[in-house]
Amino acid sequence: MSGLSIGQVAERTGLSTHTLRFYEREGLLAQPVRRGSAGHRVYSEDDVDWLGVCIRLRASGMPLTDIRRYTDLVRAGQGNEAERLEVLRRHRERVLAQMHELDECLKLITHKVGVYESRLGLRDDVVECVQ
Amino acid sequence: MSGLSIGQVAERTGLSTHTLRFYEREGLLAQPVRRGSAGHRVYSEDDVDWLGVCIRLRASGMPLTDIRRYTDLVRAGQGNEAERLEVLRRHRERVLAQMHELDECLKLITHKVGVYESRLGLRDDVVECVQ
DNA sequence: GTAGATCTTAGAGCCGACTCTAAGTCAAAC
DNA sequence: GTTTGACTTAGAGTCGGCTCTAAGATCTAC
Repeated sequence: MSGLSIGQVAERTGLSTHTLRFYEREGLLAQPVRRGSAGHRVYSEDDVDWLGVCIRLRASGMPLTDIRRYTDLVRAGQGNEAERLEVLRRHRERVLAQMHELDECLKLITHKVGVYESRLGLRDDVVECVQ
Repeated sequence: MSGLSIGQVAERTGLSTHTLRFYEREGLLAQPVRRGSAGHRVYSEDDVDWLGVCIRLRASGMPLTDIRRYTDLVRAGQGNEAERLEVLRRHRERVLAQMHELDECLKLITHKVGVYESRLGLRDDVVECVQ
């Protein structure tokens, strides 16, 4: 129905128009974007939804090549569900590993924050720390 | 005591010797690395510990410039604890935001994994999904 | 009908973080 | 005493992911 211009989609997604065109060139869109009167891109709600998925995948560290691979599978249609599942599972593992790493980092930082708060008298308890 | 060669430190930290020299040039080391007989780097345990911190900070997405800034503060010695605290707190916020983002992503992926497992008959319950 | 905004393309440029190359030094092993 | 291999330097190259430029077409409002 609606039909959004690239500018509107940029607004909604937070991606720049440059990046939207770039993602399209990179084959990240599940369907080819419709074109309007003057060859201008006309995005559907589905396009925007799909971009939302891509943005989430990117934000969680999936490289563009992997997103393209997944997109290709989706575009190819039924019959490759096992492959899609494989891609998703692999990424889920990476995300979990990343979360674990972040958790470790958070511990370290929180410890150091505590140390400096103590040193600055922002805390009552005093902890010792190497650095 | 010990005194490790760049190769040994590479082995221990998982960083390449190239990267170790690069980090040093970038000012990421709290103390200047000692040099041995032929001008070869001789790392102390403290150096390796500090590198460990840098690696954690990098792994959690802190840019090298920020790590350098923090390192500069540490190297400058006492008196700038408030600034160090500020750097750490800011990074902690970023890490928390990142964890939240990863969590959202994980939900999405887990949902999709569930969908494909259903489609492939790896599950009993069937869920519907747009893509 | 013209000014200004928004779009089109192909392709160049940029940035962060490495990663590698080339040319050379040095110590230890054979 | 020469080969091997780990080291040294400065600086160039690579890669992913944008980000921007230039030149031009088109729509919208006045």
